[in-house]
Amino acid sequence: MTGTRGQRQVEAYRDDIPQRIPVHQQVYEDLRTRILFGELAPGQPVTIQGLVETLGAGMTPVREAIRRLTSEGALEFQGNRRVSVPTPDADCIEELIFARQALEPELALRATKKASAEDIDALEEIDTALDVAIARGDVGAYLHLNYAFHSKLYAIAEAPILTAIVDRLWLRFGPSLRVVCGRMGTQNLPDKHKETLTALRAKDGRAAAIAIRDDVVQGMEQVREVLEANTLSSEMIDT
Amino acid sequence: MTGTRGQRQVEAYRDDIPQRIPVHQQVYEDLRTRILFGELAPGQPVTIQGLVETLGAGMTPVREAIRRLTSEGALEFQGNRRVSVPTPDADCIEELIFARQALEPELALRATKKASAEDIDALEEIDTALDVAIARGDVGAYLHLNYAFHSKLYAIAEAPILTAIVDRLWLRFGPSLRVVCGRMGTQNLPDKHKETLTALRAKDGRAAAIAIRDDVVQGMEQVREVLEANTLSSEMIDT
DNA sequence: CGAGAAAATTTTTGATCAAGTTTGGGGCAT
DNA sequence: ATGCCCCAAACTTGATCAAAAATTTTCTCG
Repeated sequence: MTGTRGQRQVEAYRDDIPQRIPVHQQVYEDLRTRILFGELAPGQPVTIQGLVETLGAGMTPVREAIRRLTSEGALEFQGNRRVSVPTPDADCIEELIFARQALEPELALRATKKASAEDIDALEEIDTALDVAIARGDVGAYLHLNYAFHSKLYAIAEAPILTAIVDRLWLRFGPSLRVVCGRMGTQNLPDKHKETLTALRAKDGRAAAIAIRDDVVQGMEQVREVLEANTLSSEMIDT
Repeated sequence: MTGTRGQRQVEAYRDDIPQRIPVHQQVYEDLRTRILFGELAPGQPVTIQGLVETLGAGMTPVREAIRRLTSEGALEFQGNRRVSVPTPDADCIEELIFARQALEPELALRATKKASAEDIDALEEIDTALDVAIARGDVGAYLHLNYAFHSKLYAIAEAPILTAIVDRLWLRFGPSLRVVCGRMGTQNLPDKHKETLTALRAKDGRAAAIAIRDDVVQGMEQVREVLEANTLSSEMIDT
């Protein structure tokens, strides 16, 4: 048996063999990150050839990345063969709030059961950096660290299917978060991360679930408000 | 026009313009259907070149379809660049039960608010055909009609994001449903469709939500049982 | 001399690219 | 404003390269 799932037997040289990440994977991750953190604004069109030129990649890998992201709701078909970053409406936000509220407390609950002391330390470190970013008004850092906090919590919970679902939800409201910060700044952003950490240390799953639910609901309500203000103003422009 | 949904202004000729479905979309739908209804057994490997030969399609469209389905959990990476139909374990079933229980009652609730009399008639028609399939022991028809019933309910609810999530969950346990029927036949399959229809007609959202939750939980518990029996027997073989 | 394992070869499959084909949309003329 | 035409972009295919699995060969040891 030549080692069914085994790791190659040659590698004697170094261990810095970069694991050969496929181009389509790189393109996917690059695009995903840009969408998640609002570098591509809602409504912005995304063309295959544009990415081929921008990224210097071939057409097939770009195509695969776009299909994947479309399937995840990060991009959407715009009628005939065009794709763009979607602009969520009020109904979408409604669904997102419900789904996050239904699933993320469970992830917090599971994380409470599995979290090691190191895990919680890592979370606290992220949250500390997050406070610094808020104080400095660094929107980019805030968005990255806020996602990092929740993402780490999902990882601790060890629930791959639920995590996959929730991760895809982030792709849908992520672009709007930057818009929210553009309107409201980083000062008045409420979060329940401190409460979450306290609950995790106390191994109080119920409290962690409630803290995360509050965090989610508060954040999404802000998205809803800003989105309503935006549609209102664009309606006034349209007419 | 062909009545699809598009309303182009030219159409003078006939209505047999087949709407020009791209190959990658056809391959995706074909593969998706096969996985959903267990025509591809769990654990079965799926190769790009195999599909290229089988379906007579080019390489790029097949690739895109596989990426999409992998992203949706219908296929999974098997270590080194290979993909196969995943075999869910007990933890997966646990997550699936939770997610369905958390989301599908809400869809039933929303469907109750929006369902027209025609919608409910369509559901009843599906359920009647479903009873016939069960009586005849027609596993294939049962699987298709059972999915059709739930899928129609999702469509009535008009919640695209929640529907997309739940639809992806079906892709994860769909292959196992055929295994369940293979073990238990179609006779002892409990469902709460009659209760759901009654609640819909009475516009009792709460009752509809409960009926669907019971339906989901009962179905998933059977999957869990059969899966446990399977892993047990395969363990005995392995040793 | 045979059996088993390691190495080398062959073959199958995945990844990427470049070129050809088709289609939708914008611009221009009426 | 309407209709036609051209172009840009999407779709599709086939070829090419690289990597992994399968097979065969060979070597060593009992």
